[in-house]
Amino acid sequence: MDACENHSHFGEGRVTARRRAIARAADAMPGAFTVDELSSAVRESAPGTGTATVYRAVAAMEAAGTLERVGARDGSALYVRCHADAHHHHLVCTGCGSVAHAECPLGEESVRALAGTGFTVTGHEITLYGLCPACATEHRTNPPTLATRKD
Amino acid sequence: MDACENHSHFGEGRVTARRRAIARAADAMPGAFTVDELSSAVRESAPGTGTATVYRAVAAMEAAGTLERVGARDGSALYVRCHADAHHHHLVCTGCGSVAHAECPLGEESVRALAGTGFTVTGHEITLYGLCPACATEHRTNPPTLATRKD
DNA sequence: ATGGTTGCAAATTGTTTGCACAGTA
DNA sequence: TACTGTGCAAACAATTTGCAACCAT
Repeated sequence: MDACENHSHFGEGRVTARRRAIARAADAMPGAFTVDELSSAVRESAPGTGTATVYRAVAAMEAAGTLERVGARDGSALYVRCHADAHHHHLVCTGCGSVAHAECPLGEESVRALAGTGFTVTGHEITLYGLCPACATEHRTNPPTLATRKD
Repeated sequence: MDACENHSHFGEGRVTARRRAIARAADAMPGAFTVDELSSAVRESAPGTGTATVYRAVAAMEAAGTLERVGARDGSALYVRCHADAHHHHLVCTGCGSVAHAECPLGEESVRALAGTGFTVTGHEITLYGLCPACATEHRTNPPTLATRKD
């Protein structure tokens, strides 16, 4: 329920009912999700939405920085809803698949240590895996089906 | 030319001429490569090698820890030849696609900083992007076609 | 001899695209 | 009105799989 119900999710693109439904479904996703999962979610509130449309919307949202691709599960790409602004990374719970944002764990010294390789590091990609507070307590009550695969 | 020309690359699996050719081609790859690229390379020394075989061999090598998947380029998975033993990460040159190994840049303090999220971090995945010494010098002589995409 | 490996072709499947139509700005 | 979004179906491409022959062990 951010005040950004208008233009934010898709950047330039137009705002249609479909897209609004897709944006809302993406916001409601508990953790990382595949396009197919998002499609299913969308169809609950907006039946008849075509898969291609969701793919196109996801592409638009990714371009707008509203969505970020975080690896893949099985054969399909995984996305997480996130804010474009700050530099951050993702913490994926291997128990339930929920995703949390994490500050960049790379300190200055860390980066400096890499200088020894001769490479000029221009960017990096980090995904952390672990157990969220809830899952850490239950500790293997539910089978870890989500977001465990890398890619 | 390691002394591990025998069982190492494929773990359990049997050692056949094809597999030996594939293993050698993988070792000869300069950086990250797709299965298709590896297939082409293999066919130069072992013509007639089927694509499916290469896919199967790659799967076996990945399982054996001989190969590691590092993201994807376009629609296909990228792999790098690497040693299973030590914990390390990859530095991908966005200029030429070559890959170097890098020590884990996550210091103790870095990890500790993440504790604030409540998550119990059990693992992580890091890929660094940058320019290798050669490309850093040339600096945009050749178009950056390789390994720039995440996934 | 036994069981994993290989090629080929067919089958899957995630994702993209063409096109005609609808809806937004 | 002009242009973008949408559905549907066809097109694509990477990867997988079935099967019969083959080859390490």
